[in-house]
Amino acid sequence: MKPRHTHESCTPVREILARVGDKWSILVIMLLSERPWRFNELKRSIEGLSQRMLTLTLRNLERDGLVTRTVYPTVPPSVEYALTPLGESLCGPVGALGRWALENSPRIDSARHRFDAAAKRKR
Amino acid sequence: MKPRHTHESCTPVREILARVGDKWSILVIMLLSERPWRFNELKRSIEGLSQRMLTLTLRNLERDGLVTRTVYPTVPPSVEYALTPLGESLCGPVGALGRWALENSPRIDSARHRFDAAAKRKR
DNA sequence: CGGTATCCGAATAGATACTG
DNA sequence: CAGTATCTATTCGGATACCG
Repeated sequence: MKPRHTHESCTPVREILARVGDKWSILVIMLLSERPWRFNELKRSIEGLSQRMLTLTLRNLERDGLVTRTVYPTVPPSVEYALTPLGESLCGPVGALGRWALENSPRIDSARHRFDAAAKRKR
Repeated sequence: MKPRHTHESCTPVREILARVGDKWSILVIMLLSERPWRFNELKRSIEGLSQRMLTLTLRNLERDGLVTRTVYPTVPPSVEYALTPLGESLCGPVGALGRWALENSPRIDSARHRFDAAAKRKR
């Protein structure tokens, strides 16, 4: 069952990574992995995230079946977002990548500095 | 050592995911995980990838210390790209996410269809 | 062969104003 | 509170032309 890295098998992977790699999805998923959150609660917790982008991010996550949106018919209305089982199952692999990123971000940082310094010297 | 999902700890994760989640990086990394490749070899192997984008993708990967670029002073010149140890170590977590994506892409697909169908009914 | 430089249209994302 | 609608600034990506 050796998985060859064919072009085709990468397409869904790329789609997932594109979703999860966009500017805000991961942050939202990480927060939702703790407990359900309300809309403005998420907005307040993620600095720099505009209302528009939060809406779009949540819609996409909902569309992909990773997040549920529950409206409570209170006045004023409150809407709660939570991970689906599918969304929760994503936290494992994403967590692994996250740990890799945390562990290696110093290495990446210094690689960038070396690269930029070398590029500068060439000008 | 319980890792809290603070905002700050997510930033490097997001950067990695943004790099790896862009349109072509994963495809390039997957190919390079097999063996070193030359520039035009990569270009031919990835359908729809323009020369410009391949160059940019490779530069970014090189800058992050994930890929090496080796120029052989032949005529005509040949340039070989390969993964660094850091790049190879990324293949583990990315592979895990990839397997998740492959396993769950049917679920995501059907979630999308359900969502789109529901949205359509509302119009 | 393996790029760089430039132009231009398309897609994104932020700010702002308005609404049930 | 939780959005939608609209406008605009920026970014991104493809096409093309040129170079060592």
